[in-house]
Amino acid sequence: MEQIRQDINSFLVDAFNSLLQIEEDFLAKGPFKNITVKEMHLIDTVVRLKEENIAKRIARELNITQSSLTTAVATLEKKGMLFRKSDEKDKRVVKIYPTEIAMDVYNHHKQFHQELVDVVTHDLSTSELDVFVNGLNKVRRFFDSKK
Amino acid sequence: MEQIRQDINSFLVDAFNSLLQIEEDFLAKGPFKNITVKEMHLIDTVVRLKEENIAKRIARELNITQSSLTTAVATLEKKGMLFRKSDEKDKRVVKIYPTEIAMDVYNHHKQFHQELVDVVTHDLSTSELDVFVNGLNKVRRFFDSKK
DNA sequence: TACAGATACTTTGAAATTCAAAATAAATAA
DNA sequence: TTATTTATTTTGAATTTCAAAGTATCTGTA
Repeated sequence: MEQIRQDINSFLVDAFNSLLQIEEDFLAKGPFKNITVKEMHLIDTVVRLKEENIAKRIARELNITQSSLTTAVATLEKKGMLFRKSDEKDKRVVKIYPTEIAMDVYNHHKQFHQELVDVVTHDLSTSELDVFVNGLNKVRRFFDSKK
Repeated sequence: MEQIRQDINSFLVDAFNSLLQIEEDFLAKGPFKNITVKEMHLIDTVVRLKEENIAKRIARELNITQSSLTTAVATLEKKGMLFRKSDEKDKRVVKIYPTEIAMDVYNHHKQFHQELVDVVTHDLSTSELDVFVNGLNKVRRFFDSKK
């Protein structure tokens, strides 16, 4: 049992800590070199939120202030990855959209995650996967309860 | 199956992304408020490496340059958390040690991880835990293979 | 309708973090 | 002994982030 506890904890310490680094390397080796991991996560959030691509919502999602988001978006605007458009109904609101290039970047990044999911799902049986996902969801709920 | 893939991926996206934020909150609520998550991880690394607490080694472990480490250690030195001592045998080498206060901080942070491990281990059977840890180790090996 | 306050975002200025390159000091090899 | 390598620190610049102030727009209420 102690070994299992160790394994889980060291996963949380080591693997979590190195994920960002690995994503950075993946980006560095890929075709879109002028993008940092943080910028990648901004693009990812913009794409995933779809119709909810409102500045305030995105900032909350990324746990940064609105002013930080403004500068981050401005940087990606210069790189031709994002553009702004103020909402028709409420002109205070700014919506943020990905360009086609950003969608290419997004899809490339998605591959990384797909590959990762493949590794896990590949040689676990359906019932084993159930157990695994169940465990992950426990971790996630623990996180949510701490928020 | 698609739901399972989704669950695993969204765990990786959401939970991973929010871990740092949650640790930050945990620190903010705790008794050591003048410590950031990055500083916490530096202390954690110094403690865990024990006899290998050599500047160069620590920098590698944290994926930062030596010059960044120098400034980070200087900051925590001012806060009374770490101190340096040059190696007796090789005076170029700097070893980094935690103070007692740093050990208190370390143990407090450790609680967070223990709590997390408890949540997972609490209501899974031994065989279920085997499956879960097996899955985690697959993810970890995938990470290692990408390094 | 008017207008006070709330809301969404941007700008500004400052602090913190990080790194590459140069500098320092010590060890090792030739 | 001297050149080279190694470990760390210093310096200077770039980047990121934020709080506070500023701008524009909307909403509730008299």
